[in-house]
Amino acid sequence: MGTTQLETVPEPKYWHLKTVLTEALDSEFSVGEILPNERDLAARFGVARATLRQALEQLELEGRLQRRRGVGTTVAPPRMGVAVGSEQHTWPGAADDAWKPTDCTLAVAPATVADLLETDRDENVHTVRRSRVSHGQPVAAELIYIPESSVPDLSAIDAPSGPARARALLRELQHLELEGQEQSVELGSVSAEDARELDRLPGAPVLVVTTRFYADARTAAVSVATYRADTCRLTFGATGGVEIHHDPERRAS
Amino acid sequence: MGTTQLETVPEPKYWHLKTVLTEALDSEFSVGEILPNERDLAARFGVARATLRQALEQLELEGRLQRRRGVGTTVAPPRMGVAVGSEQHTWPGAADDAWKPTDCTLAVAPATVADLLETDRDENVHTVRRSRVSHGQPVAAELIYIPESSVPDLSAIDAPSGPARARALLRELQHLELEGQEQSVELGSVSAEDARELDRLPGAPVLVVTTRFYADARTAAVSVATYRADTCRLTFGATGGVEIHHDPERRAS
DNA sequence: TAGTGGTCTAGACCACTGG
DNA sequence: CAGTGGTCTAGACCACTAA
Repeated sequence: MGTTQLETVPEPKYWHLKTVLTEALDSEFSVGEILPNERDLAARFGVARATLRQALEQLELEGRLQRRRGVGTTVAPPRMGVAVGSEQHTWPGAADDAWKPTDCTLAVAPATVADLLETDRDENVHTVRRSRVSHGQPVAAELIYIPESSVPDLSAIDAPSGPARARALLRELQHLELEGQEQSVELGSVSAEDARELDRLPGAPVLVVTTRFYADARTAAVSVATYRADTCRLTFGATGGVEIHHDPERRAS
Repeated sequence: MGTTQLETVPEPKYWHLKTVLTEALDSEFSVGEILPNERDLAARFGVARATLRQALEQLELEGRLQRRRGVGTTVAPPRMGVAVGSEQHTWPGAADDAWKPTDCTLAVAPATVADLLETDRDENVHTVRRSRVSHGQPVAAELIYIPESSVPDLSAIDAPSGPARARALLRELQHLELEGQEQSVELGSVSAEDARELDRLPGAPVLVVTTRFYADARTAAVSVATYRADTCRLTFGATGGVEIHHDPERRAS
């Protein structure tokens, strides 16, 4: 009757808010700029703070915003491209400065990893912990699981743990001939443990990259790497070649 | 004084809830089973519904739960592995039954895509729309952008749009020699348009796979594929070989 | 200490699904 | 139609950061 608008589906407020904010970010804000605080923003748009937050959460998920408790909300830079797969497959730790081994232990792996390794679920495996920094920011935390059978010559190493032993373990891996690797990417949320290392709160979204390394006609190692989903764009293939460089939106005053 | 617990960091309720629910899912529920509704669950745990929902949201993000409005919350099956990159790079549409072309148009591409294609931002490009189904479920929606210069021999095709023309366009692509491709994966939220196709509400998390196809020493096409993050695990490399098959948790009564 | 984002509550109403 | 999840409100308090 009186309605000229069909409005088949009334758009949720937070969704409309997100659209408005996205346009504002593209046109009126530049990278690093701080937004008004949530209470002010909510008042300005005439919504409850929780509703405003729902919009901000989505924008953070999309890598447009960065929020830090006690500080504020800032406009995020475009996601950085991070190479995780290359044409010429290599073992972790091979002349690869992006990663820094931090520690290693000998313990039972999670059941899912044990299945990939085709080892018994209660069998001890070496676990190397590494972290990756890019552009001065921590971007990933990784655990590499290596069955004892993959590195038989470990007698010369004394230290039971620590970065030195971690490096030695990875060095041992290089002796095996890598026959292939297989990777998968899925969405996850960061564990309390990795959260500190990635400088995020527990539960933040991450991209989990699982890599299976083949050598000697079996699975010689498995790596589970956890990348910050807000700041990273994982790149595969054609490393060294031309880089995909996104430019999410060119306008910026 | 009276406190024996140090409790350096009081764990948020929703985080603890998530842990409890995860354990319950592993031990007391089987795939497909429906959970009690949110109001009952919240009451049972003595928290507000919003808090309970925060935990459920995370579990859905991790692919453990599936929620449908008007129906209920069910235990999700393990994520399915979906191949998105292969050793032998091929053009889209090559003897590849996983995708179904649905439509195509000739229009200007988004600025970010135009940059990848190295075309002018106001230049018209062919846009082919495809959707991918796996195990009876829609898993991805894709847009393939093809500059007119990549498919010069399109005179024989009559239809200005529709699946037939889409297939013809992809067929034309096969004539070019593919020199390489480059992919990236990042987190996004599903557009209102793709949401219908993927059977999710707008804003649901998705994995966005951007592929750049090289031929003739330039970028001959760009594809932007949107995969459901809740149900998919993207696999790269070694297709046809042994499959990584996750088994998130073996126990199930 | 003042100000920020993060958590939490106890309601309310809406949109959708199925019988 | 009853029951489900999705949206929204108007508060409150907490944890953290920086001045």
